[in-house]
Amino acid sequence: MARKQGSHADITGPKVRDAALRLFARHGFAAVSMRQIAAEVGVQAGALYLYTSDKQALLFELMRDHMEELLADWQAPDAPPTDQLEDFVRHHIRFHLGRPELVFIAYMELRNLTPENFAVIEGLRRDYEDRLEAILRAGQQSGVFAVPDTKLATMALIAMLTGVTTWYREGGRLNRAAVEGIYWDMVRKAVAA
Amino acid sequence: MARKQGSHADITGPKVRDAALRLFARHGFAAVSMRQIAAEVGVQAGALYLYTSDKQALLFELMRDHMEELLADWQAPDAPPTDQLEDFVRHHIRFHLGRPELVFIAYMELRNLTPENFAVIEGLRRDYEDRLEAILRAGQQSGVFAVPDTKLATMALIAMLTGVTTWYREGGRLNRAAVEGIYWDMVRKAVAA
DNA sequence: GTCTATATTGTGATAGAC
DNA sequence: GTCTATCACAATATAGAC
Repeated sequence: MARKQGSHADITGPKVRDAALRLFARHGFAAVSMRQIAAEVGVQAGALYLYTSDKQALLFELMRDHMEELLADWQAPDAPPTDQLEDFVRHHIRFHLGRPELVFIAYMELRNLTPENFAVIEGLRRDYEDRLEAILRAGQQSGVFAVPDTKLATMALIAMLTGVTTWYREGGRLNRAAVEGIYWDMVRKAVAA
Repeated sequence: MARKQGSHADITGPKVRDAALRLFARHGFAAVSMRQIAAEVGVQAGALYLYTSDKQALLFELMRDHMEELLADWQAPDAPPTDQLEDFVRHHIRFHLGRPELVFIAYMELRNLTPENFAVIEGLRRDYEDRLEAILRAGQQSGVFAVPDTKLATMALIAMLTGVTTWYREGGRLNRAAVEGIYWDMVRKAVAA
């Protein structure tokens, strides 16, 4: 099987992305070289530049696509605040447990973005936080939640929920559904009136 | 004032540590060069090796000292579980808000430790988690807490509390005492029976 | 589309003058 | 104790052959 000839743009492109994702998550953006990515894909370093303009674009596109998928994947249901919150919590855990490497990168590699790219990702993060805060504010106003500061509660809950990716292991003591349920139980009590 | 002569080991040593702390926190361990650290201190790159055996030791000692200080700085008071938990929560927030750069490094740079160094830090982290879990178990047994899974609750609470360093800014809308109080309120409710 | 080769710069670490 | 100079190598990115 020839490896030096023929067109593979539609195959190699995604493979470059995947290799970068895996390596960035494991060793960190700054610690990974283009040569390592190329070796993982099975091409020479120079060939990577057919699929990305540079290393920074590789990181940025990974993070941007991740955040856009997170935002596109969940819309607040037309329901009371408590039900909206449960839906948000369960979706957040499910989504994050499904792509631990992207979650890790999206949080750890913010400081390796150029200022312009950072501003874009920061905006997307803000959009996501605002959705949770809107739920908390609605519940606060209708009296089902007692949250002294909705912004602080938003940050606290997102940190708590996202942290699940740091310890959860597939095939461990608890399955995903059980984890979802336990987290929801803690969140529900924490914000309850 | 001569810069090339004289003994400054007791001054330059800590300055190297401080510069490494600041730069690692801002740009990440892998992205910082020994030359950058030397420039920040005001010496030549070669002179750094009088104060550290290598770059890895710089990172490891920063993290180890931080974790050991965290463990030395708090002992569970002889009190009911609810009071112990409040003491833990308030101390955790106070300690972490006091050294945001070390907290950041201790969490983000785990993967840049050699396997041997990683094992040491991981052990210290485990010791700290065990203290919180012991409180939750005691409260669970005496019936004042209702926690379906003490290990999961431990990880969830630590993630929530440590997350305070990602958004808290000195001189902002809330002062440290107010933040402590709000977090404690959420934790108290989240684990309450 | 991928290769080899290369330009240019930067890296961690060490040796030896002062 | 700090300097300058240097080693040996790795980095990103590009050019041009095939």
